[in-house]
Amino acid sequence: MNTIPAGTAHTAAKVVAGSLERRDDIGLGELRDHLPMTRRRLRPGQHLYRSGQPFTALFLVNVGCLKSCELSDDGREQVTGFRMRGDLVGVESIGLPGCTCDVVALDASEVWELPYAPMLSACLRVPGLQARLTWTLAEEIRRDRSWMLALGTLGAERRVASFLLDLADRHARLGFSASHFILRMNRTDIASFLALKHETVSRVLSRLQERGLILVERREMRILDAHGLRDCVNGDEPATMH
Amino acid sequence: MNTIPAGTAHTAAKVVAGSLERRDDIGLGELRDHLPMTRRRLRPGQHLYRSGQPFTALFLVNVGCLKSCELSDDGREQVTGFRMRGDLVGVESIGLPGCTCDVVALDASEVWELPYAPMLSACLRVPGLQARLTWTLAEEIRRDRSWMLALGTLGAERRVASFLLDLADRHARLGFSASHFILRMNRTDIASFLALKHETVSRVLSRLQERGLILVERREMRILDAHGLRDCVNGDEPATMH
DNA sequence: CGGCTACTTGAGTATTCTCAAATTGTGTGG
DNA sequence: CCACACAATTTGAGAATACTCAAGTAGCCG
Repeated sequence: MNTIPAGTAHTAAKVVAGSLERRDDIGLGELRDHLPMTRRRLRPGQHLYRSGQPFTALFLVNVGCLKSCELSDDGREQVTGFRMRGDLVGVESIGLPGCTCDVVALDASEVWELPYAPMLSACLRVPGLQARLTWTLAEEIRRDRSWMLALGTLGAERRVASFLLDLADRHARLGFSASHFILRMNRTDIASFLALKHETVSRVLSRLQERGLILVERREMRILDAHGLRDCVNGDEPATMH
Repeated sequence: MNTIPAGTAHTAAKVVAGSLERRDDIGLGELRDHLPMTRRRLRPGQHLYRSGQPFTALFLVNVGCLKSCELSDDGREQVTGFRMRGDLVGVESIGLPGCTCDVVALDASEVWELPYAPMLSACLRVPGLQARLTWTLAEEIRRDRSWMLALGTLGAERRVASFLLDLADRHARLGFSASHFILRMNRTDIASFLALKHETVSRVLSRLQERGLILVERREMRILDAHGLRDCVNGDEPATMH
């Protein structure tokens, strides 16, 4: 009944490998030949690491989906991103003794652990690796800045539309359908990421559905009119029917 | 009349140099010995670079204050940060052909231009430089994430209070007074950075002043009660007088 | 002294949040 | 397999917050 590719992602392996290696001399996936990499599996809800734990490694997501949550001393909490296959997790803790955020699996997931100290020295031996790591960090900064722009300039509806298009795009890059996928995160996580409340997210999704832009039922999402969603992000009024 | 250290920052040079070099084997300031560095001066309002210009170099701020602005294709604009002495500017464009944002001097400023290609190869020769660069990028990510947390979880008043404390802290690290300084940016820039409107920022500042937490007149800022501001950020109600 | 921009303040509006309730799906134990 | 508890989601109504529009003030520069 459910034709959506599940977490295993076997069919997408080639596409993903291509995108991982397209940029620069070496892909992070090739590190196997230069580093001791261990595989780690996570159940849904399980923490990859918690704030305060010693920082020793980066993680390359192979399968599944994880969220990273920023935490403040006074108990506030904010989802800062969702990580999928090909994403490097843990960069925010580089150079610190301990991790600065929580990372939690939303799905059955699998990551490769890349011990950081060996990785740094490998950068000196392996040509292109250093540039690749630096590029990945810069890319992370660009992603964060891009969301700061969205959160600072868009209202609730446009934020959600933007989020859906981003998800669709990332799914497409991984070789999955951009128009039909399963949301791995609940409404509260989406809301936190978008700096909204879960009720607002729910209402916006209902409204987008009423307009025929999407079809959503719980976690199952269909993008019916990506162009219309893009218009929505750009602030164009939906054409009035008559 | 004005006893605040101005842009020249001569008195703080030693302190700053210390903080620049404290972390890791080499400070970015020592790059002079390994790279062709050229100095560049900027007048207030002048662009260091614009979105779309070819990316060739990073910049180390020596004097003054700059803002970076993220831009979207449809004309939206968001200040993503303010950069002061010791900050590395341009990291968001690493690995791309062109710059992805605008950087504008708010003040008479001076930066050192670090050509990126020579810098990358210097990373292979100069021990510790690579780790230092990576650390700086990670620090940038942490700064962004920290603001994402603030913007996502705090109301207008607490955001502004948080912003003022951050400014005070950065001033202190540079050897300036944490309790008395000049805001280099106008209300609109502060508002954009905090995802608010300038009227809201203005109102909040007035309110904080009424409560005796700050004393503000245009760009001149005095922090009268840093502890009270901290309480404000943490959501504690101000003690009711009777 | 204009003319300008930056800033402040007020009043009414719009959006989002809060609180509450109803619904639905899920997993567990009987 | 069913009953139940529980978590996630949806929806409504009213409240709170921040925004928009507007007016007025104040410093700055030529």
